[in-house]
Amino acid sequence: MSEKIRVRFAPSPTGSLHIGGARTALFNWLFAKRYGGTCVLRIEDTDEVRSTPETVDQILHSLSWLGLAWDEGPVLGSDGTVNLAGEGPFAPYHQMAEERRAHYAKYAAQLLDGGKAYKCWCTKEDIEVRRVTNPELRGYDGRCRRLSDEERKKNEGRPFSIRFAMPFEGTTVVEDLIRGNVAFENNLLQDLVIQKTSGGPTYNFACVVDDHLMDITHVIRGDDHLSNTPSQIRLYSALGWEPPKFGHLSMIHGPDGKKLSKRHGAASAGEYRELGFLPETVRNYLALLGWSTSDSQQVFAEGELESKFSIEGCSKSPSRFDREKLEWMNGEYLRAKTPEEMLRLSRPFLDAAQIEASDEALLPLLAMEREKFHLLTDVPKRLDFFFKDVEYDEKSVNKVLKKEGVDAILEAAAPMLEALAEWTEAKLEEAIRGFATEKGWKMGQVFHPIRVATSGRTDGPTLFGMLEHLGKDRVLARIAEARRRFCREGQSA
RNA sequence: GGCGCGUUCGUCUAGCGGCCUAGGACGCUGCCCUCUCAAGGCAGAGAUCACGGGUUCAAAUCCCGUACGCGCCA
Repeated sequence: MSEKIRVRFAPSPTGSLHIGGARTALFNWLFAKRYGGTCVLRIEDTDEVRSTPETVDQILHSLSWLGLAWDEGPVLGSDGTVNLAGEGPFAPYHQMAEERRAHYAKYAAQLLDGGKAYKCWCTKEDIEVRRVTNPELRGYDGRCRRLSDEERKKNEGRPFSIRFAMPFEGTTVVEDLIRGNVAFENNLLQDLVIQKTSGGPTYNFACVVDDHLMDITHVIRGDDHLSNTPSQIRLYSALGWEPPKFGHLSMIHGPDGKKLSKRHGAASAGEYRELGFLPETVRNYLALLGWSTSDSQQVFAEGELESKFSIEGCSKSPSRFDREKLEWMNGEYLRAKTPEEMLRLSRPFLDAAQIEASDEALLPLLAMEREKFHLLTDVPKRLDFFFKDVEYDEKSVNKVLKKEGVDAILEAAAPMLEALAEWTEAKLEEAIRGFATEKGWKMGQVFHPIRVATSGRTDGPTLFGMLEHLGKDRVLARIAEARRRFCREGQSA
């Protein structure tokens, strides 16, 4: 195809970027990257949902966090302010803008003049009454389309909407890139309102006008729009325009198979950032929801999604959002990070957990625990006892410290540790193993109590490395504290 | 209600008429490694390919119908 590809992502500014919206944005972006096209971001605020700088700001931030850069559309200034109109040859990129509204009115008038649309004086109430009294009626009965000139004249001056006159015969075929040809009977298409009584355009009309004026070549969107597509195609044709190519993506559902919503936990892309997910994880995971390669590849290196994405790989059936797989994938990406990268990424989460620690202190710990993190929020969770007072986990204490004979082991271990001249991982291992052997205790009998006494938990880093980083003073103090608090038996008051 | 879309392990999916005794991934179970937790390795359970009819020498794959789910319009 010789024409330059232009795709768009057109969210409604109803708040933060929904997971489904993020997926649509991602697929458009991947499509553009794959074929060297241009990405346009357009805010769809026709339905009296005013876009505010705040809502656009949220959407822009989420897209930018996900690493999806748009070539044209509203932009976020370096000072944090939003330029709603946006940058690019077709600005402004939101429909409530005066310049855009003038276009919609112009083309609606053109259709009206050409006899392809007509004025409708029926009110919402009229239509509702007719619907209730005549249950056979499917939608609008088209009565204003059949009005005589005389009757029309009588109505002039009263508020009206403009309806598009759908053909009565034939079929309209949507040649969908993902679902193949889908045919719709024209006589079942409603005479849809293109201009409301208020003078503003309806969604379906504004969408068509904008996509045409912005030279959009491919419309990739959720399949909730598939049923609107034949009507849109009729509009293109009535305006004498070539419609873009369409591709309708299957929807994303929650774990229960119902539409994904707040009930299912985090529903907006931004929330995943706060939960400790990496943008590359969310991108990779979302890509796999509705798209796959023929070898079912799971994890993609940087740049690989862009080079492998294809519209043919898109699936027709809906998918469910699986948080467990998302977490696994995040672990995969986290494990691939260097300690330095981990440090930079986890800083905000350490700060939030009020853990103050120097880079020098953190780096070896991050290296030591590197393969254990699934979320960035796991970093403060796993490292807190290196920087704050130990919080003894009740289960761990009961299981290990309150066992008979443990106090004697800790009592004997303390002076042995105190006497250690060199406090290094290797020396600690040598000394503690030697100590256990000498006393006739099994390794685990000694290791576990020391672990729980010094970290407060049964799971943690490798014991000797942990002790080294904790330092002799803290290790001895914690052993003493643990004995005092949990090992009453065997104590001689 | 009308129209449209969809239906392969619990979940994401591969599959585009013979390579399928249906492959991979998450999760799950067991074993190995091992100072715990992970990670890793290995093994395993798990799908009568929604159901019923056709077409064909041969169907998860093509056609028709039914059911269920979802969407749009009302």
